[in-house]
Amino acid sequence: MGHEMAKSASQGSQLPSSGPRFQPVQPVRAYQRIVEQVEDALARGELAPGQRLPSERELVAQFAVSRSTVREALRVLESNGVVRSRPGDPNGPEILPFSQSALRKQVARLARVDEVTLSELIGFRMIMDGAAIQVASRLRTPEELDELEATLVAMRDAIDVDFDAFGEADLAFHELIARISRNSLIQTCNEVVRGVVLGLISDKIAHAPNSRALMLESLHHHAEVVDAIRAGNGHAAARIARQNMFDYYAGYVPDSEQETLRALIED
Amino acid sequence: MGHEMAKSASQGSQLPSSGPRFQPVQPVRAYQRIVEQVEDALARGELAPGQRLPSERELVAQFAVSRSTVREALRVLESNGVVRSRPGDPNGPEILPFSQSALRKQVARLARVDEVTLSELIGFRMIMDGAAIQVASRLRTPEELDELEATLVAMRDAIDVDFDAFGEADLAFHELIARISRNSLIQTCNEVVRGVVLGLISDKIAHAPNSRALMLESLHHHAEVVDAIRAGNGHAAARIARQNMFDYYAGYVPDSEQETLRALIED
DNA sequence: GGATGTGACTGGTCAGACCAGTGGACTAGG
DNA sequence: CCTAGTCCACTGGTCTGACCAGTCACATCC
Repeated sequence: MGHEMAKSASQGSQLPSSGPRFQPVQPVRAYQRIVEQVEDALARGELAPGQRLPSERELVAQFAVSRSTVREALRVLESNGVVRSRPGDPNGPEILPFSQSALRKQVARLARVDEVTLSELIGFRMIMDGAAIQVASRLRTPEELDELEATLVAMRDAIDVDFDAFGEADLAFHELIARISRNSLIQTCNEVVRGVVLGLISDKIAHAPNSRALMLESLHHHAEVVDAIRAGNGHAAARIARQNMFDYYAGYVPDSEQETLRALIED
Repeated sequence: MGHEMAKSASQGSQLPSSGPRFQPVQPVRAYQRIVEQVEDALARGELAPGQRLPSERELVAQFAVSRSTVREALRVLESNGVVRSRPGDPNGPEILPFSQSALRKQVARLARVDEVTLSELIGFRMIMDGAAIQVASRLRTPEELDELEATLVAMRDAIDVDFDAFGEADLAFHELIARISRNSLIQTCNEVVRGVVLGLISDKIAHAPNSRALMLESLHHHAEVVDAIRAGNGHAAARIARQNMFDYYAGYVPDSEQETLRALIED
């Protein structure tokens, strides 16, 4: 049957011109079909986070394939953050809630293959965070302004603890900004890229010399950002945020690329 | 042994306060160790796209595990877009160049689980594309301005072909913008989100009624964007781009969320 | 030289086995 | 009656060995 189809196609009427565009046929592996079925069930809502998949041996029966095939499908689903299997668990593999860890893994891979340089990542954050702050400064409610003030206090307190604490407080600030901008994608994007950046420079950042001065400087900048947001001056707020990001990270990128980043600061 | 460790930990000196923070210990599967080794080799540059991995049976010998384990590792690498194996290929699995398909898959999953709504995706594109255009209007060279003009001509020509052609021309425009902004992450981000959005509304967009009018309107907006870029007015260019994006996609989001999007248009 | 056939080897799948570990049911003790 | 402990069916992780269809390099033949 397949032969006949191929023949009639290649001998068909108007292939040389612009006939129906054929897709390159690629073999579909059995384990892929299993992955599809599970993901489809998840998309249709028949499977929800927290629920369990049948055990591997049960899946073998349902899908009518061997255990190797079922396991390969489960490994793929597991690496995509869809399920998690634990040995001995009689309830079977667990459907996981979404986590951005898989997303972060992909972006980190992007950076590792040198498709994306550190300066591009930082430039992206400057643009991204600036845009988020600009939006946030228009959408923010008075209550959210209070929350922003609160995170400033938390940052000031964290300076006296250690660098990690300050980093967490800083993260909280940016998460709040992303939340105020009413777009969870911005938040996810920021967190993912931030995670990748920190992963890339974590070895150098550990023994930063004058870290306290850096933190104070950063705090000062953040306070200025909040002031500008309070005044409703989104442009100024975004500009200060970009400036801060530049000051904070520029030291980690090669001199030749610093100019490119500096160009992003101005409005 | 495990018991003794647990005991000495729970009876240890200053656990109740803030001792050394322990990580939850999780079993490391053999196939994971293989994935790690391959990815590390890739990160260190010992493995480059285009090169080949040894055959499965050879890997069995090198890693000293069974073929099932090797295959599970290969399936994970394959699903992450790192390698591709073809049956019968005597050269073994191929190391792939980076592709954003895996990234797109993750974002699509984000959208399918309703963690992210269509209006958030579109809002993200409005913010993202606006920011890219703003940056591009400052960094663009005269030659790149010419290229932009050329894409406008291509879009006009595509209108007379069909909707798909126009979509491709539009994509080329946005890719060019992202390239001019000197940040491949913006480009990747835009393409990924664009792909997900189109995937979500492809069923409805197929039979758009007055598609020609829509395309002409869109082309007009794009021309205005280029005009503003030529004049060096980044703000205006970004605003027009957001307006265009809104007009183009707003019809696909629920009325209740349209207002949120409309708020993003203004500067 | 170019078409042709052949065989070593590839990945895809299967069946069956063993092990260490989990957790629910079941039981003995209060 | 409820609790504490034991036990065992069953789980996932790994291994072995096998078969098949397909691919590609090489040798062969015209």
